[in-house]
This record gives sequence, structure tokens and C-alpha cells, in this order.
Amino acid sequence: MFKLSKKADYGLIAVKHLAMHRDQHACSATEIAEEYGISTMLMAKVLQKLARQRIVAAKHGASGGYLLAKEPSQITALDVISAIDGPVLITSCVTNHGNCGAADKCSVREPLRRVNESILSVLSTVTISHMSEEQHEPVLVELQT
Amino acid sequence: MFKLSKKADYGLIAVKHLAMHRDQHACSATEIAEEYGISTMLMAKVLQKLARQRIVAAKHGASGGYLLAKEPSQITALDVISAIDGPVLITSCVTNHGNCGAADKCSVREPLRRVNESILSVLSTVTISHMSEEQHEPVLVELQT
DNA sequence: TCATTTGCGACTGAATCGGTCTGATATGGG
DNA sequence: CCCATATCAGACCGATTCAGTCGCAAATGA
Repeated sequence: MFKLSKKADYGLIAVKHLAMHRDQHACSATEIAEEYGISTMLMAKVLQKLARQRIVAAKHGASGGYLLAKEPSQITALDVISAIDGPVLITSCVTNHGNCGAADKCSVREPLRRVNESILSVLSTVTISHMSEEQHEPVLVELQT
Repeated sequence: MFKLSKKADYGLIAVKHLAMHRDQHACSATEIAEEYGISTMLMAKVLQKLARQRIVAAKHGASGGYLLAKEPSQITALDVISAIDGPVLITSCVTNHGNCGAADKCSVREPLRRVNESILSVLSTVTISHMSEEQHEPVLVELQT
């Protein structure tokens, strides 16, 4: 009901962890999972999805692990969330090929599409470096009502 | 994974319908449901929740139904959504009494709380009258990164 | 009085989600 | 060269949530 999945949560935790430990060794899934008390298997799954979307880079083999594939300022919360949970759509109707039965009669479709855009805009404004910094400068997001 | 429930969708449809038909007769759950091809029983449930939160006013008895309890400009999308689905929290950790096991170690808790605030702010900026108007003036929402 | 309508809780089947397991593949180090 | 350590991929399961239904009570206008 408007919550992001635990996997997406874990994804953000992992990416932030990698951001804080970059220029150091590659971090293995086990290492990250244990640090935050998360199931190792699950964290591994999450990191695999992040790797498939080229958000993190994987290093196989002994003493391998994961490294950030981009600068923390170039990775947005939206990148991480949609890499794990798929595209962010607040309703199932916002895509044209969505199978909402009442699509043509639906009167809230267009306004909700605009709300969706605003949320995407919020999520893509927040980067991993924002999430690591201490000071928080306000940013203005334009909202089409 | 970041989608609002169908019930919340239906709630917005119903409230917008009432906004367009106000100053007229009270609309019954059956009438609204049939207009948009939605299950009557389900629409009734949704309207009951909206009535319990005093967003709409119920009129019992024959030729009864529902009326808006406030001006459309005083009803926000957030009001409707949270009346139906409960408080909007993008993670289960944002409340203090949330039972997230890794709460103390969790490094993304505070940044996500700020993202949550921004989304609340977007949802409470959009009102039912916004959703009914044709022109769409942009509004700026402040986002604490 | 009675048909209509809301109010409320219990219930069910389906879908989603969190989490696990198994097996394959890659690779650095001893 | 071998093996411990990693990632990779997909199947799998139990629990939770969700969409939608049903039955019964209470209100009320005609």
C-alpha cells in the first residue's frame, strides 16, 4: 500500500555501504549482510540485481565482491529501487498496456500519472551522495497539479 | 512495491465522482460502482472507510447515498489514500515503534524518512479540485535531500 | 411496513513477498 | 594445479497481504 519492498531497502543499504567503503577493497555480499544483520542469501540476491543493472560491479573469485560502478552522486534512489522492484508505477493503469479494465472510464488516470511523475522526480533527485552527506540543502521539485 | 492499492484507486475515483456531482442528489455505492465498472460490494467497502474518516457523509435509507463532507479543494489525495490504506510510510522503519530488526544499524533510515516527507508533501498538495480541473499550474514542493 | 441503503466483520482464493536452497561458473591464492 | 571463496541464475516454499464476497444488523425515506 505504498511501501517499498524490503529488498529495495536492503539495496539502498548495500549501495550506501559501498559508497562509504569505496577506494577500499571490494565488499562481499556476506560481509555487507553481516554488518547490518540481514540474511546473507537475500543480500546476495539483491546485489545480483544491482549488478545486472550495472549499478554495482561484481568481482568473482576469492577476495572478490562488489564495487560501485558509478560515482555516488550519479546513482539515484530511483535507480536502486527500480533495479530491484522494477519500474515505479503508483497504479497499474499508468502504462498504456496496463490491463486496468476500467481504463477508458477511469477519471483519475491522468491526474495520477502526473502524481507519479512527481514522485519519480523526487526519487531521482535524491542520490546516494545525498543519502551519505550530513547537511541537507533543500531542493525544489516542480509538481504539475 | 510502491503502488497504491486498487481500493485507494477506487476511493479517488469515488471522491472525484462525488465532487463532480455535488449540489445534486446523494450518490449510492451501487450507482458509482456501475458507472465505472467496479464491483458494487467493493466500492461500498471503500466508501464506508471514507465515511468513517469524515471525508464523505453518508445518508442512510432509501434514496440515500454519499455526499462530499468538505469542499473539493479541502480534500487532498493523501486524505483519501490514508483513509483507505492507513498511514503512508514508504518503509516499515520510519516509525519509532516499527519492528525493523536492524533499526539501530540501519544507515538509510533517516534519509528515507526525508524522502517519505517529500512524498507526503506531494500527495497533500494535490487536491480533488486539482484532479478535476483542466489547467494544471505547476507548484513547487520543497524537498529536503 | 418495507424496499433501499449504509455499516461492519468474517471469510475465501489469488497474488505477492520474504527468504531459502541447489547447482553452476568464475577466479585468486597457496 | 587445486580449492576455497565469490558471484550467478532459477526453482521453490511459507507467510502475508490483497481483492473481492457474503451475511446480517441498523437506519430511513416512501
